[in-house]
Amino acid sequence: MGEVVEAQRVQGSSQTLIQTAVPSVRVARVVPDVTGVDKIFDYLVPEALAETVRVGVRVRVPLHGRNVAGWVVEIGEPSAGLEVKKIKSVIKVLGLGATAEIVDLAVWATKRWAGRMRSFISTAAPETLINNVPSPRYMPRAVQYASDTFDKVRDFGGGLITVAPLSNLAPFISAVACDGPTIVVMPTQHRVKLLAAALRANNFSVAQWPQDWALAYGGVDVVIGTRSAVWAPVEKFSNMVVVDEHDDLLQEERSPTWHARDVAIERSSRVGARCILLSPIASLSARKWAGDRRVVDSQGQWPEVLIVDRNNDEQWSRSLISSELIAELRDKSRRVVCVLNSKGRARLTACGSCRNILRCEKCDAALNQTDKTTLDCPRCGESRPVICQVCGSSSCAVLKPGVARLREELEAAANRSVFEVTAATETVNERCNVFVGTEAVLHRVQNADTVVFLDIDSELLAPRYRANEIVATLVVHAARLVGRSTQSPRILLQTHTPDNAFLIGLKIGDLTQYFVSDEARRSLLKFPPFGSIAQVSGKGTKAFLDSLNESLEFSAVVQTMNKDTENGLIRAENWQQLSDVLLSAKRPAKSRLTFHVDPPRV
DNA sequence: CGGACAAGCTGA
DNA sequence: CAGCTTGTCCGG
Repeated sequence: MGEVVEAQRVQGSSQTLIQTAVPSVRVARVVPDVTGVDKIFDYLVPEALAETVRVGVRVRVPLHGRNVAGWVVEIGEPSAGLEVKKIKSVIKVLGLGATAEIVDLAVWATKRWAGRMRSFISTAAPETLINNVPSPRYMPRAVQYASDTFDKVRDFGGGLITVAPLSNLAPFISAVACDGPTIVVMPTQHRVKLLAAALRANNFSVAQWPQDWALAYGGVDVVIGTRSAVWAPVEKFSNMVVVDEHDDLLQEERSPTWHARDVAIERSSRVGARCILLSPIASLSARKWAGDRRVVDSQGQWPEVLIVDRNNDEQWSRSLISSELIAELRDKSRRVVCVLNSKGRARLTACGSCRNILRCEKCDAALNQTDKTTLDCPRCGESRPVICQVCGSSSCAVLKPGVARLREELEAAANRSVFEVTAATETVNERCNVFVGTEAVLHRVQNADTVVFLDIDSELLAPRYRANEIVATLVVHAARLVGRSTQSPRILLQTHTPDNAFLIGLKIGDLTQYFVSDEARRSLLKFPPFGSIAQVSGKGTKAFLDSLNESLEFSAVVQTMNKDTENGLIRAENWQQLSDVLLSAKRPAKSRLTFHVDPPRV
């Protein structure tokens, strides 16, 4: 083989017309499925595999003395500067992976989120080896489902639909699926199951992603799954629907921090499909993308939202238990869920006699109180009994209560038993009618009449540029939880800032005013989508940011901020500029940098 | 990632 | 300078 290739090269270099007639060497470019190797390698395609080695398939290739699996991302001529006789051959084709369309999309995503090719392709590829897929299962339908809302958004060629938290999705998705193959992306597996069942009952062929990978690849009416379903390699689709677009579960929190909404928008526009975003409180990114292509769905409604002004109630102003909350608790016919995002008994405790904050003796972090007698350090894990490190007193004052402490207070105020729920709780006692817990309580309790956010400020005023979107996610969850209540469903938001435009918007059921102010604020601060941010972490961060600052080329387009030696921020006008910098700037020796581009929390 | 290889360190 | 450790780079 080597000799033949050599002969071709000699001919090729002689300047004759034969040059164009010489058959070129075909190679498969392969991304190895190996951690830490972020490169693309060339391999010869043996004659016997010429038919089966296609873009997207999983192959076995030799790499550095061992055989590894990888994905073909391109078929082409050998890369420049590579000696043909040194190129090794593909060993075998292992199975299906992505499609050419997905590989292209992955190339875009590696730039958009400064990520690795491998992580995107493995999201699209099956977990087990799959060689055969069933034939397409597009179903003929007796009933044609219709929806005015879909008709409108179809006229727009896709767009944003404002829906009530409780509206039934099945009729709408059925109408969409009548128009052509559809991919549906939702935040949680639970809702995926429910919707999949409803669609099957309407006689659609449905593939649940990623369990039904082969079925999806073969072709069905609806592919439905959580965020990774936007990567489903399907031959054709006419509609891509993102449900609950505001939900932060649609974004991967590890690097690369890709967002299903952005992938859906890009992918749909590449193949000429419609992208349809659904949300009761759409994110700014979605609103900006949609522009005037917006439809308000009229079915379903919001529960009553009440703002409880913690400043008014003097007697209780320091407590989280307001008189409005007590009224809810005392009405024994109501099932009440209380949400507070801090675990344990107390997050911040001071000495009862000398008023010093109780701190860790080793690392000086403020200690959490887990039960009546123990203090734990959230930083180094050290624990000690409740004793002040300054004066030795064992009395303490809770400055910021946690869920465990609150449970006791609520029980006293309600005069009925209160069940505590955190992410670690195994079984929820459904016989109880009052619950208190962290965010997890919204997912774990079946239904309720009232949901109370004891301290919505801790979320709303958190130092995150998307704090409002995270609050939106919580409030929509709460609305669903109280949705089936027959006795006036209600959400209580306890706050010190009752004038907050977002809270008022929720109360009056019209967020227009908030949307205007939010857009103005973010565009002023150049937060996404009006700019792009990367969080940089890992060894060499400081040196990397310093070198960007000093470089003539990059300091003009980015602004860098250093929090400490291993953490920093980079801002740019848009993601294209940011990714240019992240991918092309020289990295310091020995550095191990991680980028979180436009992350959910900064 | 994991092996190869180069540069640095030690002890006789 | 052999023999060992440590660090960096490369893989098609």
